Amino acid sequence: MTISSQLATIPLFEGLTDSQYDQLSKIIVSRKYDRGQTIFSEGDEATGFFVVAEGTVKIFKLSMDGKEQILHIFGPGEPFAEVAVFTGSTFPAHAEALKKSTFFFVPRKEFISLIHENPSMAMNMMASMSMRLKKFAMMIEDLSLKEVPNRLAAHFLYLSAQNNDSKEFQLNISKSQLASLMGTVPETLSRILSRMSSQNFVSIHGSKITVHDSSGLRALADGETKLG
Amino acid sequence: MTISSQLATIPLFEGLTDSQYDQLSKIIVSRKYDRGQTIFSEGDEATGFFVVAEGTVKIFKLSMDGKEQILHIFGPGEPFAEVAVFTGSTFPAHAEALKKSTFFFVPRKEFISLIHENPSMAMNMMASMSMRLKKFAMMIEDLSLKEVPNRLAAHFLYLSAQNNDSKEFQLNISKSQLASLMGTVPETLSRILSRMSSQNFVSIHGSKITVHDSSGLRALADGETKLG
DNA sequence: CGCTGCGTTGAGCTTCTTCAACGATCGTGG
DNA sequence: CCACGATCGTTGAAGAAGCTCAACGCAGCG
Repeated sequence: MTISSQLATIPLFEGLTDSQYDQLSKIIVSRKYDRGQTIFSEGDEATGFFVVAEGTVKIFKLSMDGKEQILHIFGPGEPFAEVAVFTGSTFPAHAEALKKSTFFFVPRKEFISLIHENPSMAMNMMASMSMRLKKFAMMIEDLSLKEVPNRLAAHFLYLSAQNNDSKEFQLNISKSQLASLMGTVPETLSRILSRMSSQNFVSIHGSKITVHDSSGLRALADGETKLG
Repeated sequence: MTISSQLATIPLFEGLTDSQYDQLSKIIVSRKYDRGQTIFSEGDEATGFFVVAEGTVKIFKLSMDGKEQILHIFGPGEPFAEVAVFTGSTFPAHAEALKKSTFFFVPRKEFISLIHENPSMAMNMMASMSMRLKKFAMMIEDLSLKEVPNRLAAHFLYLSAQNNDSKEFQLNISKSQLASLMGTVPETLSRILSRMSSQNFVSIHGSKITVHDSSGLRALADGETKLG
């Protein structure tokens, strides 16, 4: 598969002309990373942004004493670190490959001039940023106003929705990573999972989650009930 | 002062031609609100976004049992609820005037066509959204990885920087509102303020804050120390 | 086979919230 | 201009939620 044909499947680049795809494929660099490899660290000089071609990446913050808070986990087709294109010149968080992955690197300057020539790409970009703002607002709301079990319930419903509303799905990340995504530590997550399964909301076998009481989860997620 | 001349002072609208200002001033509606008045609620139909002309607005989320988390406080020149222009059609949070205020309402459709004709406005918009993404990322980091005293220290340093690095400044919001902005409750904030002042980091007289030990605050904000 | 990373469990502790009471302050209408 | 009520802010005591530390089982992999 050529780079140019892969680009067409990326929402951010929808609506470009063929010649623009060619142009884009000339300025884009493809980079490969192994599982666990750092893509960039907070504060690093940023000369452009990335798009996931294959694999997954986690974007995260670190506290002084090493605890991490995951901000995003991105998969194929999703751009990351675009913020660095528009504000300042350093990356605002850390990025690490969660598995063997390939990312496209898009240099800042070239991208900006492309935007100027193509309003629909600007619109795509703004739509993508808006969705992230919304997601962040939700995370802030959750962290501040909800407790861990409620956040976890919401996350399970989200994952279920991602999987065609299936009652059964796999966690695509380790439980430690899930803990970090929920803004807590592995021990707390483990205890909550066992409470959830002993109360028959879900059952857990390794990384396979089976939802038994989705309306119960919904009530939890909305903060209407508490996990006893 | 005409609307058109006010528009020129708004960063989002920088770089427009005179005729575009005229055009903009024709589609914009000016609205007045009293202190405490609701501008919109989460879930309301959104047909456009706002820019603060005068006064201040708080954007916030509410939990089931009524606790609020403030996401932003915006003053003159700052746009809000632009997210609604690009995703979905409902407001993702609540907005309320903190004092007697005037806001410009910009209808969605007209604004979008203006963007298409003017790439520099798209760039302005993306710059503004990027800054907010960065701010949100910081809030998430703080909520998840830092304790309230550390967040408060960071906020004081931020306010001090806003005031030409003056050691003395006024809180522009009530302490209850500050508590909500810090993701806590008034009681906790009050206790922390008294600890901070008894340890001579700052002194507090009403809403006037005086910083005595800015390097101490810095260490707190960066999570290097704890408030005893 | 042992090592290393992940997950689980227990115990104790810190931080923050909740509930309740009270004092201060502000704005407003009389 | 004062008095009143309402909101805001402070303080105390008790309790909940989540974190830390430590130990241990288990799996995968060299």
